[in-house]
Amino acid sequence: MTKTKRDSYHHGDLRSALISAAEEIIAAEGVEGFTLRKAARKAGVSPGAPTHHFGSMAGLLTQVARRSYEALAKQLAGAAEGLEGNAALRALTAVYVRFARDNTGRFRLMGRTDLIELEDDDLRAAVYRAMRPLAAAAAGTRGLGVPTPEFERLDPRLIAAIAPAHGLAHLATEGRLAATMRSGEVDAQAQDALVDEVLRALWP
Amino acid sequence: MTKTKRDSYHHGDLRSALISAAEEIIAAEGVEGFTLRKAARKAGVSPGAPTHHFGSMAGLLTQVARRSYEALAKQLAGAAEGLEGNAALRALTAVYVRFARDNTGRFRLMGRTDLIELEDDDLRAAVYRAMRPLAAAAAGTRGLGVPTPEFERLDPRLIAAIAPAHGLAHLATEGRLAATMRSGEVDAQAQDALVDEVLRALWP
DNA sequence: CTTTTTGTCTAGACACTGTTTAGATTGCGT
DNA sequence: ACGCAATCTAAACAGTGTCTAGACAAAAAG
Repeated sequence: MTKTKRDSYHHGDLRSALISAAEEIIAAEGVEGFTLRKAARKAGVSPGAPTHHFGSMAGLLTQVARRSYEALAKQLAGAAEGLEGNAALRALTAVYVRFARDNTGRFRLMGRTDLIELEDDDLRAAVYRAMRPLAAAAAGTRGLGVPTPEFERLDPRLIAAIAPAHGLAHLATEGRLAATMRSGEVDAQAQDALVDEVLRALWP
Repeated sequence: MTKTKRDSYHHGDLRSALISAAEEIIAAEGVEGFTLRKAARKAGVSPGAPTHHFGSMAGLLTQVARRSYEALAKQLAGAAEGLEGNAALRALTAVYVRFARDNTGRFRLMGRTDLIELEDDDLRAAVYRAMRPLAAAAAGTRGLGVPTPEFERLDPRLIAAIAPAHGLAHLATEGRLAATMRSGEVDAQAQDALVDEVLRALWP
C-alpha cells in the first residue's frame, strides 16, 4: 500500500509515482483490476492528473509494458550464458515461461494490444531488446547472420524459436500447464519439469 | 446491420439474437469494441434485458466463445484427413493460424479469460473437441494412446504440438508474422508461406 | 372462456469508468 | 520580485454493467 501522501500542491514526481502505482495494482489485481482512477487515488492525486503526464490511459500502460519488457530482457539476457544450440533455446524458453507464470499481470498486459500503444518507439525498442537473445540463439543454432529488427520480423527460424515460447507462456498463464493445486495455485516445480519435457521434445 | 425489429412486447428469440448481435459486433469492431448495451441496442431491446438470459456479460460472451471453438473445431476436423505424422501436425497448425488471422475478434475473445466463464462445462467441452485433432495427431505421431481430457492437460507431447500453434496464432493476430501491406492489411499468401517454412523447421 | 401463474422485458437508478474543460496553485528562470 | 510555464484540482460529460420495480404477454389451470 504505497499510498504516496504529499504536503505540497505539486507532487514532485507524479509521473513515476503513477507508473509504480499502476505496476502494484496490476501485480495485485491483474490488468482487469486496473483502473486509471485507482492509480490516481493510490498516488494521492485527482482523476484528471494522469492525463497530463501520459496523454491517456494507454500512455501510462505503455510505460508499464515497456518496463515489463525490460524486466523480461534482463531475465533472458543471462539465461543462455555458456550454452549453445538447442540447449540455449531450451534455457531461454524456460525463462520466458517462468516470467509469464511469475508475472501474470504484466505478461497479460504485454499482450493487450488494445490497452497499449504498440507504435511507441521506446516500447518497440524494449521488445526488440527482449527478443534479442532468442534471435541470437536461433541464429547461432542454425547458422544465420547477426539479427536485426527486420530480420526478426521475417526470418522463419527465429519465429520457430519464438512461437513455442509464446504459446507455452500463454498456456501457463491460463493454467493449462501441469496440475494446479487446490486453491488454484500452480505447482511451479511440476510445471518446470513439464516445460522441460516439452522443450526436449521440440529441440532435442 | 441486423437490427432485429419486433412488433410484440416479447422478442421471441432474444437469446440467440443477442448472441448473433455480439458476434457481429466482435467481427466488425473487435472484442474491445464490444459492449453489452450495444448488443442490446442491436437486438432492439433494453439494456437490462441481456442479464435475464445470460446472468451477466460474461455469460453472453461465454456463448460466443463456445461457438467460436465449435467453428475452430469444424475447421480442424478435416484438416488432417489422409495425413500422418508431422505432415498432419503441420496441416493442423496452418489451419489454426489461419483461423486466428481470419477471425481475429473471435480468437482474441477466446483468450480473454477475464471476459468469459472458463469453468463453463459447455465451453470446456467445446475446447476439448477443438483440440482433439491436434491431440490425435500428436498421439499418432509419437505412439501414444487414445487422448482423453486428462491426457490433454498433462502430456508433454501434446503440449509440444499445441504451443507452437498457439504462439504462431498470437503472433499472427498481433501482426508480427510476415510483412503487412499498406493500410495495415496482411498479405495472407505471404503469411501462409512463412508459416509453412516455420512448420517445416519445427516438424520436418 | 376466464383466471392465474410464469417467463420476458422495460424504466430508471446506481456506482463506476476515461476524458475534457476551466481555473487554482506552485516552482523556476530571468 | 515578477511573470511565465508547468502542474494539479474540481466539476462535468457521456458511457459502461448491473440491480430493483413493475409492466406486459403468453402458457397453464380452472
